[in-house]
Amino acid sequence: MPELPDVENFRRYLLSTSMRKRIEDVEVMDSGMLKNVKAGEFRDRLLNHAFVAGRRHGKYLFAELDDHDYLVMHFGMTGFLEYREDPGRMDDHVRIIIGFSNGYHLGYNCQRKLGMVTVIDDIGRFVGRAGLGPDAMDSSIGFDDFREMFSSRNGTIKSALMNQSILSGIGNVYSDEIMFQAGVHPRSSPKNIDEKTMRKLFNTMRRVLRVCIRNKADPENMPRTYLTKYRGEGNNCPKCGGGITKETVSGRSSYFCGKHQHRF
DNA sequence: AATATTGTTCAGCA
DNA sequence: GTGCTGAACAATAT
Repeated sequence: MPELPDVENFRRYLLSTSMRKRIEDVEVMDSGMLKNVKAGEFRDRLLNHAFVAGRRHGKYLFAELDDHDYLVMHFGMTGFLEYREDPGRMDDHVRIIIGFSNGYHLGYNCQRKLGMVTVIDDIGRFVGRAGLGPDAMDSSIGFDDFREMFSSRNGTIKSALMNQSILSGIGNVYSDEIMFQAGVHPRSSPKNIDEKTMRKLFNTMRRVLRVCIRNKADPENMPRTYLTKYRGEGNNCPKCGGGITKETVSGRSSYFCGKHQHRF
């Protein structure tokens, strides 16, 4: 479930492990993970270069190379990064291994193969072509922008929050957490949510993402009052003691508290 | 053995 | 074209 907070932690992991080391080997075990680039070209554009920075937009991670190309990674539902000395000890589902001059290796792991990897030379153009809205943590997005983006939407507030072309980075798990903390029912219609509640939703979105990044996006480390710890039917709401309900909302299983999450 | 899971893409529809 | 819904995709656990 790598969403914004998870990918932000991958970015920090990348920065703390893989900067400024010459890439001397690129092994693509599954070329099906590559999008819009053949394995040969992919290798050529990485070999003998080094990563110099890491950026993120929504759920996409960009590892900047010293010639200003970018390695792009999306993690699907089950992807993660792994930095090890011995590539033979990588997880079973490692799909691409990048070997550095210090003898260490960075593995792109993707069990269910729903992620993708490519190389680009312009992040803005990539984001535009992918149809992504601004990053959900973009500090230049204020409440007025948020209200404008959301309040005229049809469908449910949950599907709007998960819509990457409006704001990018929020998926199933964190949309549930944001609505849980803001006291908004996932089936609420954005058009019916009053100004005060929209403001609460906006502030809560920022706070939840920030807190989850700080807690390494690990459910075990989340605060006591976070839903993420109690995703499961029949559990009690850590805020009000109500029952946690599971329903399919906009095609995803959604967990929420029917007692304190108001339906607008 | 059938079902649920997760994010993105794409077909279909208004 | 726009906005939305829901199926499909891969691989696994239950």
